[in-house]
Amino acid sequence: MRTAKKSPTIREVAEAAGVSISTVSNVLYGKQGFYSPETAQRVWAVVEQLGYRPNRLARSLARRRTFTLGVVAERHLGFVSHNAYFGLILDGILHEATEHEYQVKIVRVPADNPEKAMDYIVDGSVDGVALVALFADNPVLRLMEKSDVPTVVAGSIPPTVKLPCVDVEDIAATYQAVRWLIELGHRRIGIITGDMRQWSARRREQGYLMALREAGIEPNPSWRFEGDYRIESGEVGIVQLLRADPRPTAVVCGNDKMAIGALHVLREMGVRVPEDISIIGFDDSEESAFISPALTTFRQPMFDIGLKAAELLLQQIETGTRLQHNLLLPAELVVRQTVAPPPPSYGSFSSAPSASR
Amino acid sequence: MRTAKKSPTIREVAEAAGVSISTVSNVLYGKQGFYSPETAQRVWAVVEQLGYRPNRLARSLARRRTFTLGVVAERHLGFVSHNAYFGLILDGILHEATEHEYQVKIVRVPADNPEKAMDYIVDGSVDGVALVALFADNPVLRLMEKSDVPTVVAGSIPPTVKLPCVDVEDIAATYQAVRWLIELGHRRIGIITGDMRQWSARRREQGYLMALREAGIEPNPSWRFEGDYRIESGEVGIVQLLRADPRPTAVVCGNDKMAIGALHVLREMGVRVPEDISIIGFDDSEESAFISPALTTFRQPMFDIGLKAAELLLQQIETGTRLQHNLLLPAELVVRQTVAPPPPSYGSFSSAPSASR
DNA sequence: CTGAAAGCGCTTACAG
DNA sequence: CTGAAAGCGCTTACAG
Repeated sequence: MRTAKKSPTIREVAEAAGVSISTVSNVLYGKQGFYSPETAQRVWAVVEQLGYRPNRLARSLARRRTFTLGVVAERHLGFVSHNAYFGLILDGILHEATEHEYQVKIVRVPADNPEKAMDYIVDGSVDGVALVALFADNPVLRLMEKSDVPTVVAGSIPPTVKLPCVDVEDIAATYQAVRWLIELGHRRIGIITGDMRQWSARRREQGYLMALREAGIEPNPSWRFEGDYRIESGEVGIVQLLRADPRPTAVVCGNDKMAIGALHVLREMGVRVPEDISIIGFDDSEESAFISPALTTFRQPMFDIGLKAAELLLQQIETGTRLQHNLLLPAELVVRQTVAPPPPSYGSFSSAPSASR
Repeated sequence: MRTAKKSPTIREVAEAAGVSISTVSNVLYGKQGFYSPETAQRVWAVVEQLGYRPNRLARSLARRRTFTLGVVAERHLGFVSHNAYFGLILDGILHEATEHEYQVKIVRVPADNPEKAMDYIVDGSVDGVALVALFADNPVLRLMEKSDVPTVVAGSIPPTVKLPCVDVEDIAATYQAVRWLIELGHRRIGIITGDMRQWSARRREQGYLMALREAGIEPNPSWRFEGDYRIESGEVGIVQLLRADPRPTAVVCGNDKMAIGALHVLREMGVRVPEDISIIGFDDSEESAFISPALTTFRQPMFDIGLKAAELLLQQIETGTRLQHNLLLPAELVVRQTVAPPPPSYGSFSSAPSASR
């Protein structure tokens, strides 16, 4: 057994100060006009002397308010370290929460039992919940949609889920990227997509397709590889794309990891970047600046996403309303060394013959 | 006001099942022999039907046990993203905590008011606390030492603080690194230290000094630069070290960021690595593998540090005892491309003339 | 096997 | 301005 000397309760403070519990409570939280200056003086002195700190649990229980935010994430990911972005989102949330004197509790969703997560959310221990970077099909999304616990999503979300969300405008980003490539003269533009279970991967492809179609370029199935956001899938993906005939002169990657995998393979194979082929990543990860050639990519405002998500959540908690709008923050193109016009041999205006089918 | 339909209480479950509150509580937590099978059946059915979830606050208050761990970190750091390690430590803690059905609350310490952090720790809301990556002089260390809340430190700690801690064995690491350099023939070995407010920086220098002294090499003040763990200080540091005459043939850096800064400058100045000068980092950060030449560095078992720290903490909480031992986990040397024997011109056995003073 | 009662440490009308 | 009392939603001896 722990032999911790029990910390003093409000009751002991009241006794020592010779006042009632109610009065102690009142002076502690400064209800104006509920006590005389002398009483306040006395109470504070005792508080100081006893080192009294109110029990947060009791307080929360009585007030039905915890001033705690829940951050919910998939369990099977190394939550924070797996993806540099989680850390940034979390930091954004922490920042905003701390600013408003809220605390943050982390809840991990077991992959096999999403219901269980609810036991940690709908248990009175948080005033609201931020869902961060869940897969598009995570059941918790639906569960929270039905629940009456204030919720916000930081990151991608299926458009059918009616929950306020803060995300990066990635459709616009890849759209812009592809338009730029087209302006440079590229017509054969390939894509290595991310994990299609994540909505972000789908949307990035969507932007890519939009730009292509708008330019009257038919997407070629043999220039598309479905990756999973990991470095290996970038390696495998680029090998496959290079087998296409004709091969793409530029490839948009769903994230930096895959772009870096592609770059590795390209170097080994002696394909020059950007002279022979252009590569665009997505993330502006730390290493993207350090590899050579340095990767052209998109910087996502992840910290701000966390910040805004927390802001939206706090707003819902404090007004008691359910917000419905989605907030999209722009990604910023970081131009480095992996994009150039297509090699002359591929003549920029020859139409792209459809490969398979 | 939120119009949330109140979630059912244990009381409503009891009424609906036609039993007492005590009985509901007993079946919920499976006290053997405290209820008949039929009663249990009935209670569970009602629980299911009403979607009852026990209120965690009330439960914790009554049991004086929260099954929550506090993770305490400095506020002014971008806690998670500032340093890739925090994320890994946090993941380790999360993993172990989740494994034991504990939750994790994050508490940030305001730089200007460490006492305030205590309001979030000694408030009955956590069963124990993990202090992660605090500066060596952070007052919270002392406050927790005095408090009777179970505590563990993940990361460096001043030796005078009597708190169990889990850390990387960095003395041994830099000692080993320098011994290796000496074996390769280096005699002029410089150092760019980390932020000396962090104990890790001091210890890494300590290992460096040990190896030097053991080999009978007098450390040369002009081969030492006190950095702050940031990339810029690596840049400034290497410039200064190169001004020394004679200049070092190898430099040990307190972390990868500074090593990378040094590498940048070296490339600009046309000093070849490792032919002209050897560089060793510390961290095995993501980018260390991608820069060229790829950085030789140390991999730290940060995830395991978090894991072990949580383990130690849980152990203290559950046995009610205060542990006292320090756990040091080994760092692993990752040999890449930035270390080689010294350039021949510097003849490995000429004694190093002391520079200044 | 079951339930009434006290208690966890606070807050909040309400009466004075 | 102050305090007695009810209540927040649970757990835990204890008596039956």
